[in-house]
Amino acid sequence: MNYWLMKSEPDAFGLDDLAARPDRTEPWDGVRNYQARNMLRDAMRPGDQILFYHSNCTVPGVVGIAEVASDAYPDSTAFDPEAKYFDPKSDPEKPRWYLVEVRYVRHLKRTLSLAELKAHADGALAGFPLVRNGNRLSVMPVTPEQWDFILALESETD
DNA sequence: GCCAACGTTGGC
DNA sequence: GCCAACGTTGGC
Repeated sequence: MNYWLMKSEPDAFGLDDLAARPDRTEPWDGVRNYQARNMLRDAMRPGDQILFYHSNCTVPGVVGIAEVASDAYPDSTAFDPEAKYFDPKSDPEKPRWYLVEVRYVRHLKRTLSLAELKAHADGALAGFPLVRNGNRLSVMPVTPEQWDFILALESETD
């Protein structure tokens, strides 16, 4: 089993929105970055655990846990001229973009803010892409050690 | 709203 | 294949 972090803008689709979905599951469409695509398509498996991260908001940070709920399959929004993430270069016969379905697991007891995580950028979280400047990856791998460290912060008083 | 980081595009 | 221009992400 693998661990991941996925970003979402709470104004567009946040953890509460995921929890409110039928079966608490949502197809994670709109990924249009090759690095992220490769991880979705080639490495994610059902049951993989996800740190759910809120970006572009008052307190960016990890707010909950989700899990991968399907194998990767082509992102059909890329074929739809009306869709926000339409990509005319993605051919249904040879899809360029993929998605996985994501299922809500739980909210964290408190938000683990980016600022708090960054305090460990030279320690336990050295090498974690999220705490590097200018990182724009919306999907990134998390090592088991990073996963355990981050979730241990949940029980600490901030 | 600003701006740094960085991925993508396209001219050559 | 280089690289400048451009667009987007996302923290602040």
